[in-house]
Formats: sequence, C-alpha cells, structure tokens
Amino acid sequence: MRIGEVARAAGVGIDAVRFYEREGLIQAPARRPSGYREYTPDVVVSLRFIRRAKELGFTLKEIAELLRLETTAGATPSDVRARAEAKLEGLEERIRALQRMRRALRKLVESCPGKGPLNECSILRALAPEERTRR
Amino acid sequence: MRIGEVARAAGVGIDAVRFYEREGLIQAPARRPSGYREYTPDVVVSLRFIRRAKELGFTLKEIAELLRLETTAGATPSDVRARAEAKLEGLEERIRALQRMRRALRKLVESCPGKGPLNECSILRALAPEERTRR
DNA sequence: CTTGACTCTGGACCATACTCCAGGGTCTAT
DNA sequence: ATAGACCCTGGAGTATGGTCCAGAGTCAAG
Repeated sequence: MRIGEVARAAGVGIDAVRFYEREGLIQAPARRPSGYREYTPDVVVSLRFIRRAKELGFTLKEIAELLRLETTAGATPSDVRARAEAKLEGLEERIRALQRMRRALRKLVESCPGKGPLNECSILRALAPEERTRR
Repeated sequence: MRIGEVARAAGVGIDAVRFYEREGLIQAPARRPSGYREYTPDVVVSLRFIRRAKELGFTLKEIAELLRLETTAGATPSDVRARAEAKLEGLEERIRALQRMRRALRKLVESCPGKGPLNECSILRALAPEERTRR
C-alpha cells in the first residue's frame, strides 16, 4: 500500500503518517526503487490506534510508550509487566475521574431542568473538591 | 486573595491564571486601586476543575463549554439540557473507549508474563479493529 | 508519451496552552 | 524609608502535533 492509501484507510493525513514515522511511532516501511514508501496493511491498525488514543487525551509520547510496551514485550518480561501495570493504574484513575464527571453531568441534566441556581448539581465539584490546599 | 495565592492553592502557574482569564475560562476578578487582582476563594475550585479536566484530556475549549454549561444553566433551560446531554454522551463514549483499552492492557499484564510473541493480547486491537475502511 | 494523480524531501507555518522576560509599580516588615 | 516579595502589562519564546508549500520525480491510463 502507498502512503495516501494507508492515510485514507486510517483516517489521518499523509503528513501525519510521515510525522509519526519521524517520531518513531510507526516503523519506517520498505521503499520502492523510486523512493515511494511501501506499507503492509497492518500499519493501518497502528495508525488507528494512534488516532483513537489521541482522542482519548494521550500524548504522542504516551502513545509511543504504549506501542513500545507491546513490541518490546517479548524482550524484558517482568520489566514490561511493571510498565504495563503502571499504565493500567493511570488508566483506571482516569476512568474513575471521568465517571465522577459523568455523575455530576447526569445530575445536571436530570435535576436541573431550568429552575433556580444550580449550586447543588455542580460539575465543578465532581473534580475539584476532594483536594486539600497544599502548603 | 491575590493571584499568587490562588495559583498556589490550585496548583497552577500565575501566568496560567491570567491566561485563563484572557481566554474567558474564569471571570475577571475585582481589582485593588493598585491594579492587583483580588480573588474570592471560589476561583480555586474553578482552577482545580480546569487542571483536572485538562489532565483528563479535555481541551480548554471543551472545558470552557463545560463551565459555561454550568453558569448559563439558569438562562435557557431546555437548550442547556440538550448541550449537557451531548457532552454526557461524548463523555460516555470516552469512558467506554478507555475501558476497552483497560481490558486490553489487563490482558497484556495478566496473560503475558514474558512468553512468546503476544499477538493474542494486543492493545492495538482494543482500539483499532471495529472500524471499517472508508471509501 | 503526455496528462493527472500521486509521491519525495526540506522547510516554513499554524493552533494550543502555556511560560518567561522586561520594565515598571506595590506592599509590608524592619 | 528601603529591602524583598509580590503584582502589573505587553510581548516574545516554547513544546506539541501537526499542516502546507515548493520544487522535483513517479506511475498508470489513454
């Protein structure tokens, strides 16, 4: 597959594909004698993963780590396992925070059909309150 | 409270506070005769919300919408409700995607304590697969 | 064998979300 | 009344994650 084809299939821009290659998020593909990049279809999976993970708020750096976690998994077993566990924990905290936010938003939707000031159903409080002022 | 104080309490930079004011994420506070910004403590809650929401991968634009959703809720009831519902749906999709990712990562942690190529427990597939190639 | 769609590299440019001055004034404790 | 910590505005600079050329070559169809 050529670059335009994989970009279209993955829903990203051609320049983004080259950018990800430069940044080491995807492997440099084989080249035709002309210099054209020649991709195997599996790069589309990687590109979609990158796209989705970005939408979820991961940085390219984090995504690179997630990808490396996978490709180097055969190499250093227990070490990789530890890294995966750390990632997993971060992920779970993130899910919990989003769930708190969802609960607050639901309350906002359900119990505030337009009456009075909504000091009770505050989305702010879903994320901000439990923290103590430091120092 | 002065700006340095609220910044410290919220865990953000002073410049960030002024930046959020310029961008309309927080209200411009009262000023002393000297020109110093004089905050009420509740701005700390807003700033923490912004910080946390950013950590969850929301852009400032989205955060501004979430905040506006709250402060304008008294104004146009059903309209606000609709916007909140849309946000809620986005949030839920996001949670589901993170959960899929978590499942894949768990599998990676649990079933791959360092044996062989892990083609079976792929984090990639947690996010990328269900999509059809378009066009 | 040419036309149109595609690709190459390199570098300029963009939006987002800050961060860091410079050059000035303010506040408070001693 | 002065040192040191704080604040002001305006503007420049940074990192991230790209996008958009220019100028040149490649490929497939007719």
